[in-house]
Amino acid sequence: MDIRIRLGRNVRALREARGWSQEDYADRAGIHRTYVSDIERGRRNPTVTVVEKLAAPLGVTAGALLN
Amino acid sequence: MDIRIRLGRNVRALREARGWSQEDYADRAGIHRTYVSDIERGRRNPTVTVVEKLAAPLGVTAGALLN
DNA sequence: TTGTGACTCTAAGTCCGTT
DNA sequence: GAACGGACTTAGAGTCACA
Repeated sequence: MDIRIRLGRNVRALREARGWSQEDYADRAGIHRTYVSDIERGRRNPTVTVVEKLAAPLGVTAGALLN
Repeated sequence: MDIRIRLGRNVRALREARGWSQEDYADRAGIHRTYVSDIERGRRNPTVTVVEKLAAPLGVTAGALLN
């Protein structure tokens, strides 16, 4: 399965588990709201530094988001 | 520590453990030799699809390269 | 065998909005 | 709240000659 789809599913599941909206989460991660939306739907191919930003507020490692 | 540095160290360690040159490895991963060189030294900020390409010939998950 | 600067071209990443 | 679109600037993808 495409790694972008896996990343998106992982991010969405963890975000929703915390009860955050995309905008809440985007602010915490320091990433734009629309970009988070695209990533969750597997439409973007983010860099490793963005994966790290995505992981931080979720309290997981960057690697965990890719598996 | 910078995630790009961690990625580079992980890639280099696993590649050398297999006794491959950068060029051998680059061919197996379907990536240019000089690009591998840059990644191992933390000079690039690759996307998740590149991380997946890097992981495949090493027999590890993409996530494992980031931790 | 690996490192480096320079290069072109494409996509990352942001920001505006509407549905 | 989230999906989606367009337009925009910056940075990554990918390659090369050479050290």
